[in-house]
Formats: sequence, C-alpha cells, structure tokens
Amino acid sequence: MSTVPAFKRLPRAVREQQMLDAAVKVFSRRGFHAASMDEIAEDAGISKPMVYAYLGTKEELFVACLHREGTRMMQAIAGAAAPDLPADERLWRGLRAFFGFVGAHRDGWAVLYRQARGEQPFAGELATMRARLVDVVAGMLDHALRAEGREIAALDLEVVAYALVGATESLADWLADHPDADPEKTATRMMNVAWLGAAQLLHGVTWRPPVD
Amino acid sequence: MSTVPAFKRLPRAVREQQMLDAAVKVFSRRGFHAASMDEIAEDAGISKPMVYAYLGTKEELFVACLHREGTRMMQAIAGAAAPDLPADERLWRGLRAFFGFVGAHRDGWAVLYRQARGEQPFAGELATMRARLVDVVAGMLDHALRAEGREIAALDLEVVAYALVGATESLADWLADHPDADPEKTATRMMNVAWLGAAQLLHGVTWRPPVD
DNA sequence: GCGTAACCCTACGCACGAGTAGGTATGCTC
DNA sequence: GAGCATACCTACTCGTGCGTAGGGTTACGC
Repeated sequence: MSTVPAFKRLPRAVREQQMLDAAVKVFSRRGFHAASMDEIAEDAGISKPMVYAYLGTKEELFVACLHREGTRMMQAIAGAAAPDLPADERLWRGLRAFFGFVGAHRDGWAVLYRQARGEQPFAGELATMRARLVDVVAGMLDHALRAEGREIAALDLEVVAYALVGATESLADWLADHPDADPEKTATRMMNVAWLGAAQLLHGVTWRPPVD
Repeated sequence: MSTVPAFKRLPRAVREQQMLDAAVKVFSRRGFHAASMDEIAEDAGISKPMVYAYLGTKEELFVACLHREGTRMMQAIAGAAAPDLPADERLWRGLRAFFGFVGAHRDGWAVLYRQARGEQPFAGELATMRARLVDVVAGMLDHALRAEGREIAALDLEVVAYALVGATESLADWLADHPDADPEKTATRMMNVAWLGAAQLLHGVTWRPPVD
C-alpha cells in the first residue's frame, strides 16, 4: 500500500539546515529553556528523533545555532575588512557590515546575544566571541595611537573597547526591535558616538574627575 | 515534647527579605528557568510553601526581585542627582552612583539585566527601566543642546542616548565579572568615552559617511 | 489558660519536556 | 531485484520541578 509520503525525503545536509533555521527561530522567540525540542521539530516539519539523530541534544543543537550564526556574522564583518585603511574608515566599514547583518538576521542576533548571555553553559561561547571583537577594536585603537606616538595602558584600552562594543550591541538590540529602522543609518549614529569620542581619546584628550 | 525548633520563628517582613535575598542570589547564579523554588527555599532556610504563601508563584517572585533591586538602583542614582549642575557634572555623578551600586550589588545587577533580557515575560519590566534611563540621558543632552541654541532630531538624540546607556550597561557587566575592579575608576573610563564623544556632538561636530 | 491567628512543615499530584526504543519505508548500488 | 544504508516515524520512559493539600506548633490577646 504505497501511500505517497506527505513530504519528500531530503538529504541530510538540507534537513540539517532546515532544523537549524527552525531552532534559531524558536530559540529566539522563546529563549533556550522555554523552547521545546517538540516545537523545533514541528517547525522544521520533521519528527523529534530526527533532530536528535542529526544535531544531538538540546545543548548541542543550541551550540550549533550559536556556531552557524556566529560564523555568518564574523564572515559578514571580515568581508568588509581592509587592513590598510585609516582607523575611522575601518571602523565605519566594520560597523556598516555589522548592522547590515543584524538587520538581515534579526533572530540570529537575538539567539546569539540575548539568549546566550544569561545561561551558564553558553556564556563562555559568547564571551569568546565578544572578546574577539573587543580585541579587534582595542587593536585598532592601539594601532592608531602608536601611529601618533602615543600610548595608553592596555587595561584602559580594553575597557574603552569594551564600552564601544557594548554600545554597538545595544544599538543592535534597538535595531532588532525596530524592524523598520535603517541599518545604515544606525551604523552612522554609532559612528558618531564611537568615533568622535575615540578621536578625542586618540589625541590625548582625557576627562578627569573633579576634585570635590 | 517541646523540641526546640532548629531555627526561630520570624515575622513576615523579615522572612520576606530573606527570601528575596536568596532569590536574587539563586536567580543570578542559575538564571530564571534553571533556578528552582526548592533551592531558593533551602537557601533562605525555609520550606517551599512559605515562599508561595508570602511571595506567590515563581514569576511573581522574580518580578518582586526585579522590583526591589530596580528600586534600590534608581534610588542610588536619584540620590546623586543635582538638577542645576552642568551636564558633565551631572553625568559624572550619575555614573559614579550607578557603578557604585553595581559594584556593591553584583548579583542584583545580574538578575536585573542579564536574566530579564531574554525571557519574554520580563523583557517588558526591564525595557521600562531602560527607557527611563534613556529618557534621562536624552533629556540631559537635549537640555545642554538648547543651552547652546542648537537642536537635533529627537530620534537621533534617543539613539545616541541608547548607545550611551548600552555602553554603560556593558561596562557594568564587565565590572560584575571583575570583582577586584574599582567602580570609581570604571565610572571615570565610561565618562571618557561618553562625555568626550557627547561634547563633540553638543558642539555640532558630526561624523558623516564618506561618499564611496 | 484558652482560643485563634500567624508561622511553618512533610509529602504529595501532576504536567511538561528531554531523550530513546524499536520499527517502517525508500532509494541507491551492483 | 536483493541487499543495505539512509531517511523517517509513533509511542513510549523517566526525571525534574512547580504548585498544593492537609496538617502541626508557637505566640499573643483577653
């Protein structure tokens, strides 16, 4: 009794991508814990054991999402890189690529940053990625500084870079919550905050607390 | 058979505070979902039904934590307010109070911002608080701008304020993860990023994307 | 000293969701 | 067209953790 199967059989690689798509969607909507494997499987149009067979446990699945979205993001940014441009130009291109990515993959961003932040097992994964970003930014600042024959303590540099990355993430959240906002314009605004401030710092201007 | 009770009976108000202390601690360590009412009860040195009797369901308990910690934070910042000082001085005092609070209540901060961000039911609570902060910062910038006879579109102002708040939150996370770091010094660093950048903006200097 | 209200407990019901056992169908290779 | 790997399913087990039922004990007012 050859009943025609409701939906076609597909090669593993394809199904895996569908599952990851569904997982990113559900994780971003519900958060890691509240998301259920059943819902992810249903959303992918497949049964639960298939998900386990291909992508493993819930944690492994989540890590796979983190990996795919993270790699995509890093590639988007790296694609805009041009090592020998002046610092502001590099920063601008990086920001534009970054906000462009977030604008195009809003739930990828949500799962990557919003969800992974709190949950213990994945905080590390995320921290690594952020650390890489912070290093890049700090490296850029350091490079620009040396070009001016100036120097700042490494710790200060790191903290400033951390603040800039934080501001950028924050605007990314804002962007993700405002579907009609323009990524390009958001990048420009970030540039205003980051670069005008950084430029001052690079020229040796620093703010000191008043002695009260 | 009057067995001396292992621990004293205490009035409701006291127990409620103990429970909230325990809840904040556990929520910040585990995250909302992974935290169990049993662990919170045990940590508070009380049995689970008492928690339900006094603070209600898990969600209600979490909201209660959010409320207490949020109020404390707002009070800490409000206590440093002095409406008629120049903008940079106000910003400095606000930042100092804020980082001082985070330094002193690290897990209060964690539960407030790190956990509430992802989970749907509480995102609203947090968004409200952040919106208040953003308004304050934006209002300050706007005030300073008008004093110079200048003006910026409200949306731009809001986004800049959003970025500054994001950078500040990010440094707060950094502070929470570095127990030996000095809140005061962190505030100074934030001031360097925020104020030097904001000062430029206030003087009408803006960055524009290159025409490529 | 006695009632009553506030404080506090042990021990459960029950739902939900992770992960699996065990089997069926389909297409590909030789 | 037989054999075999791959794609796929239904239908469970079992742990975990929320929320509660149904009590016991201490203090306090009168």
